[in-house]
This record gives sequence, C-alpha cells and structure tokens, in this order.
Amino acid sequence: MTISMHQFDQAVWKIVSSIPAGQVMGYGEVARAAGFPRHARMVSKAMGRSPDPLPWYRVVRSNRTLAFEVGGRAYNRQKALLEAEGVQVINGKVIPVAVGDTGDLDRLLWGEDDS
DNA sequence: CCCTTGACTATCT
DNA sequence: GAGATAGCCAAGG
Repeated sequence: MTISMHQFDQAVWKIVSSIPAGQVMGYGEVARAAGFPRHARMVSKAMGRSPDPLPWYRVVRSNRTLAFEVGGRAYNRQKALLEAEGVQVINGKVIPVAVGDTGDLDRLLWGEDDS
C-alpha cells in the first residue's frame, strides 16, 4: 500500500509542538527532523492540517526570517506571538534572545539614531 | 497528463 | 545584502 503523507503530518506536528518557547526552527529543519528532507514546502500544509493548534509561529525560513510579507496580517500576528516569548523580530528578521551586543545591533534594536 | 501554486532553499551576480 | 534563477515536491484544476 502507499505510504501516505499521514506519516509526514504526524511527524511534523510532533516536532513543531516540541519546539521550546523562545526558540525557532526552519521549515527545512522541521522537514529533515521529520525524516522527509526537501519537504520544506509541505511543512506549512501539514501544520494547516493539524487538528490541534500548533506553535506554527516558531517555524521560520532557513535564513531566520518570517515567511510572510513584512507588514502583512499574518506577519504581524507571528511577530506578536514571537515577541511575546522574548524573540525579537526586526524587519522580518528573527533575533534569538541571546543576541550579541555589537553596538550597531544595539542601536538597531533600540531604534536609536544620531543626536 | 500538463500546468500552476506555494508559510521553501541554495547559489550566483 | 538584495534580486534573479534554478531546483525541489505535493496538491489541485
């Protein structure tokens, strides 16, 4: 018989729900962890098919950016949820809690400018 | 069966 | 670092 994507879905749900708060995973990472490399695009569909709410907002692109258009509705929702867990999101880019202070970054995060 | 879509990724310019 | 290009793979029309 055919091995349906059911397996994939279950694996994805399990992995995504296991992502600790304040941490994020890439779509490709999730797919790989689920045992289905190169199925990054399917991860989103699998999450959408989940019967239970998942921390979908902890899943980002491989380059650590949000998958939605900056400023978009879904984007703002994901950004808010992430920041509620201490994860900074600047212009679509996700910054982990343990961010190195380089001064430049400091200014970026605090939105400071010359005076 | 062919073509389009998409919450993607890697590589090159 | 940003934009373009190619590869990827399942689902739906």
